[in-house]
Amino acid sequence: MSAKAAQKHDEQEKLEKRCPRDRIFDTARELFYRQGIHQVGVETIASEAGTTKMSLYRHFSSKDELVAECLCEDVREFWSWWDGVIAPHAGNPRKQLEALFDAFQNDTCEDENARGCPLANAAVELPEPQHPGRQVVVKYKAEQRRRLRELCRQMGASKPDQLGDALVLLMEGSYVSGLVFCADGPDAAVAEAARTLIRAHMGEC
Amino acid sequence: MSAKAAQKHDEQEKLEKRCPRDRIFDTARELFYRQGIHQVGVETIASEAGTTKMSLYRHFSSKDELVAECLCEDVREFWSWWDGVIAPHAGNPRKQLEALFDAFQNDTCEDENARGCPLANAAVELPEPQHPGRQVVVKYKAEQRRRLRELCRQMGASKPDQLGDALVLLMEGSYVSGLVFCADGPDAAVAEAARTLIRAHMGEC
DNA sequence: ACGTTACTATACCGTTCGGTATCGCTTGGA
DNA sequence: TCCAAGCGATACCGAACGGTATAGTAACGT
Repeated sequence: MSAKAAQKHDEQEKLEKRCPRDRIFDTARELFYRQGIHQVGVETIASEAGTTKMSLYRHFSSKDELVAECLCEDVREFWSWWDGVIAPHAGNPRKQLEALFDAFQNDTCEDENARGCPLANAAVELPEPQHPGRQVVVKYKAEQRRRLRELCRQMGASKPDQLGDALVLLMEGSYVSGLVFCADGPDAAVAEAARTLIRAHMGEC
Repeated sequence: MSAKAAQKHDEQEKLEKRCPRDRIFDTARELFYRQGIHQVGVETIASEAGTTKMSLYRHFSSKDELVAECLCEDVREFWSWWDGVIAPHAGNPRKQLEALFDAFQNDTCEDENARGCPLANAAVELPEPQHPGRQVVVKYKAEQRRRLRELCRQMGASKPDQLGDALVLLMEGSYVSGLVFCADGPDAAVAEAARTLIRAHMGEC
């Protein structure tokens, strides 16, 4: 199933002659995520994208910049997913939270091809504070925390910041768990754990 | 304070003439954790340990083997900490769990020098399933899950496996959170979140 | 027909990587 | 006294790294 999907994606990539820049960009994102940032060389990216290193450097000033742009796209994609999930429950923050964790468990945790959160993985691989990619990660994680806390506040939770932070930990932990465990990992418990915490902070039992 | 402690450690390392193997080992552990496995070369490890590459390869057959042995030591250290924390509350699994998360928050989350969990970080950096280091990580994470679930079972929790898994996620998430946030990160909520989940699974409110 | 632009291809740069070979020194046990 | 093991120093290996230079070509609007 996944091999078939990958093949289909390859065909897509070949058939609808996309410009070298986009092919490089998508290939880089995939390889960085799959194999890690430091394990993938620019030569590999270029050849895997069906082009050469020169074209890569025409569009990206350096590998670090390419990394940062890839991470930016990861962030955009994540918030796009997020907004799509909460949209149907506008005005009902509790349902939005529950939908987020349900969708997260279905879409991310049960995806066997997942290899954790690309942003968190980048935080591991890029310890230097001045790396352009790291700043993308820091900003993203702060925004994620802000949004979860805000939803908890709107929901009227007791100690909304504390609940929001706990939900951050659950989500982050699920990503990491998916890196190590195959199927039936601890991340299968994330949605129910979130519901339990929410109930407790809403004075229910 | 931390600089002072580092200096003291350096002096220790210099004065009590430890054998090259141990110096290499400790230096490698520190550098791998601080800067990441792939960013640290064997040459750097050797010179930082006050010796040469030849001595490194006299004691370790390859860099990958050195990585694996360092991770093994990380595992031993972690379980030693774990056993030390739960020992005072033998026979009281609930207190053991609470003590674990309290100690975890105090010892790990509030340590500004912490850079996440060395084992989880290795899982990010070593995607290849056959890498000797990765197998250490997988075994460790499975054991951590087993122990937490077992404590929940002993405690008499409803759905002990589910609670255990949720606690895994909280702990894992706190580690990652420490990688990105400085002080006052979401990991400050980990102990209270664990208590809340435990209460819910013990039928309390 | 023109020059411009974006592309492929290839060779090259200096550096660093993991790992090895060699040699001379020190040290300690027999 | 002797010898063997462990060690430090250094030079080296082939490969890969990030990044650049150059040259030729296909498609473009004017």
